[in-house]
Amino acid sequence: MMVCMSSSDTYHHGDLRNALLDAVGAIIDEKGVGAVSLREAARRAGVSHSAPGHHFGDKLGLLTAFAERGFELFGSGMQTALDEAGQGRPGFDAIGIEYLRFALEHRAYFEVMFRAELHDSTDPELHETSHGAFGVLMRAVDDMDLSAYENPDPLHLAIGAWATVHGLATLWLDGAISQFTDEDLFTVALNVFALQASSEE
Amino acid sequence: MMVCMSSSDTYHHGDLRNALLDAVGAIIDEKGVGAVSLREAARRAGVSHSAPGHHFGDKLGLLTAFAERGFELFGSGMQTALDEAGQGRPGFDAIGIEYLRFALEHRAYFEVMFRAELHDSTDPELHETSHGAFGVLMRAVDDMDLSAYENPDPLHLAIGAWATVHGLATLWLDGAISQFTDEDLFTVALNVFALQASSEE
DNA sequence: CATCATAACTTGACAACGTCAACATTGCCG
DNA sequence: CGGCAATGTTGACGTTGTCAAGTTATGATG
Repeated sequence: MMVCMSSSDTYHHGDLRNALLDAVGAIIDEKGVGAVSLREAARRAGVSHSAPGHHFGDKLGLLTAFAERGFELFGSGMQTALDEAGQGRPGFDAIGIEYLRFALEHRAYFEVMFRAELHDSTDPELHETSHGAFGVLMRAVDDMDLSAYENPDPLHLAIGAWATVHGLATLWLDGAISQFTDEDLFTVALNVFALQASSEE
Repeated sequence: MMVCMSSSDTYHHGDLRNALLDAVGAIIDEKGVGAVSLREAARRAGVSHSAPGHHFGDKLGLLTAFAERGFELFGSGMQTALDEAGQGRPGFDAIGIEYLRFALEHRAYFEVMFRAELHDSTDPELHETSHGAFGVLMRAVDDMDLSAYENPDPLHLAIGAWATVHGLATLWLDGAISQFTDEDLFTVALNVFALQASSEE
């Protein structure tokens, strides 16, 4: 009855799932995560208002899929950074910088990935991808020589470093330290890392 | 015409503003920040559905007032912790612990205070109270002897420490490190602080 | 090639929400 | 005591998430 407005005039979209996830990213970039709605995503993908619900179950399902996509990009980016920098302190630093870089560059993913109420943390696929990304960090820490550290608990060291870059990223994204530039954030993070490792040398 | 259902059967509530802010806290504690609505707050305060809008302008105004209340509590708590611990490292550590304690104990305030889209950051009163809280941190750093630090920039040191505790708090609240106890968080934070200051002794 | 189950999508409906305009009540100040 | 500003209420409108029921395409099977 009604002519479909999208690029191809078929009843079936073809790749609606990805189109909707792209739409979510565009909405967040333009109007913030609060403006994400199933109906707006549907509008941008050129489908009816309840097509997204059919694909993802509900709003939380859509955002969960978006977060999962983000964790895949995040994990591979951190792995690449680690590979290029090598083991030890250089790899550790590179992961921290990559973490910040990802948060600043892919704000939309970052927010949905790390905000509890924006996704379903019990989703098994999300759990898998997020765990994989954290594994890169733990591997980098395990590859370090911790013998000279005062408290050489790898988990504690990893969490401490993670918290520092995560805190910098969220504080910046939430506007609390908006006077800082990207470079400032990198500098502060590397300073904290360097101080943490000062007993190493 | 209609009998008011609240404790006192007066048309005027008396202290509706505070009652609504209390309601917001209760809603967040029970069902999360996403469940906050002007109408639900009105229901809990026993007033009509649009009374909150009359007081606070709109939903953002209500949450902004809630955040402001949180920053007052936060600032006075940090000041008290600093006063009790004294100057130097003890005061610095005490502020970090107090920061974590506040986030864990007053989750509702913390979320609204530090999430950009949940309040109006241009609100002058909010700006004032939040700036006051940050001033406590800067005062604690200024009271320290930084001469032995490798990079004795007070602002960078303050932001680094702030980011660490803020990251720990948000990661924990968002469930990313839910296997940790409160004490674990304190330990990690103090470890990072101690390592940062290891060149001091 | 015909058929038909099923996946993919639409349509229509409902309750809840934020917001606004118009109205009602109260306390207070002259 | 009279009116006026503050404080709430009522009703309405458009938007949202979600569900049920209907419609169209796909692809496997015969």
